[in-house]
Amino acid sequence: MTIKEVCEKYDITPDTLRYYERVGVIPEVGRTAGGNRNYTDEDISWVENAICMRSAGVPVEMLIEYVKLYREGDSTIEARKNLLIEARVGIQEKLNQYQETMDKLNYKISRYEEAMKTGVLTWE
Amino acid sequence: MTIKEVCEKYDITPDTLRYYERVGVIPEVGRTAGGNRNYTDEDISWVENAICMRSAGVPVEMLIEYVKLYREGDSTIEARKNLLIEARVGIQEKLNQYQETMDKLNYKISRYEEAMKTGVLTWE
DNA sequence: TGTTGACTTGGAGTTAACTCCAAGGTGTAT
DNA sequence: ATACACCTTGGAGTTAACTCCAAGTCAACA
Repeated sequence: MTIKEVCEKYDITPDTLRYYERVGVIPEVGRTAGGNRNYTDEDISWVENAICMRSAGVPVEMLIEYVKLYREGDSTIEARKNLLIEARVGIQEKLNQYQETMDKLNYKISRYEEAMKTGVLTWE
Repeated sequence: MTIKEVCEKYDITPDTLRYYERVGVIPEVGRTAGGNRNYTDEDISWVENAICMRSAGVPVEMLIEYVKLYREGDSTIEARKNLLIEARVGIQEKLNQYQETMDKLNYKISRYEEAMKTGVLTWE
């Protein structure tokens, strides 16, 4: 699969994909005889994973660390698991915070709707 | 309330608080005779709101717009409500995305746990 | 009255995560 | 064989949201 095809599949730019590879968010991708990137199914699953984790705010730094451990082999399984657990803690905290803000926002919006219906402003 | 007290109350730095005021994330805060910031209860509720919204990723730009509309008075009530709804859409999308990533992460971690118990690696 | 510590301002610097660019190579349809 | 779109690299530039700094003011205490 060419870089363009991967980009279209995941709605991402070639620059981002090259950046991910350069810094190590995904392992190195093989090249064609001409030197162009040629993504295998395995490469693509790394890309998919990176996009998923990034979309939940997992830092690039953490993904780099994971790939680094992965390349070191089976001895790093526990370290990798711990990294995933660390990522999970961060995501859970964000989920809680976002939900809390969501609740406040819903309350605020309901007050605006009330004010607009009655024409009476009773706050701030 | 002094800037220091507000900072301690919300675990935030004075620089951030001054930055919020400078760019308009919160309305201007009154000063003492000596020129120091003196936060009223109303100022504090603006600060609290800003921190809450920012912690859910609502862009600074949007908070500035909200404060700007607020200062224009009652004629902007509908616009303000629409801004809040826009913020809510963004937060809901993040919540969905984070939950999806959480599910994938839980699955991944469970596979690691399985691998560590059985000593058998069956993937990647 | 002098020193200490917290405050003020405008402006510059930092960080993460891209995003863009120049100079050049590749590949395929005419 | 020659456009033309697409690819490569290293490196520079951008953006959002802070974060830090210098130079100066102010308040309280020895």
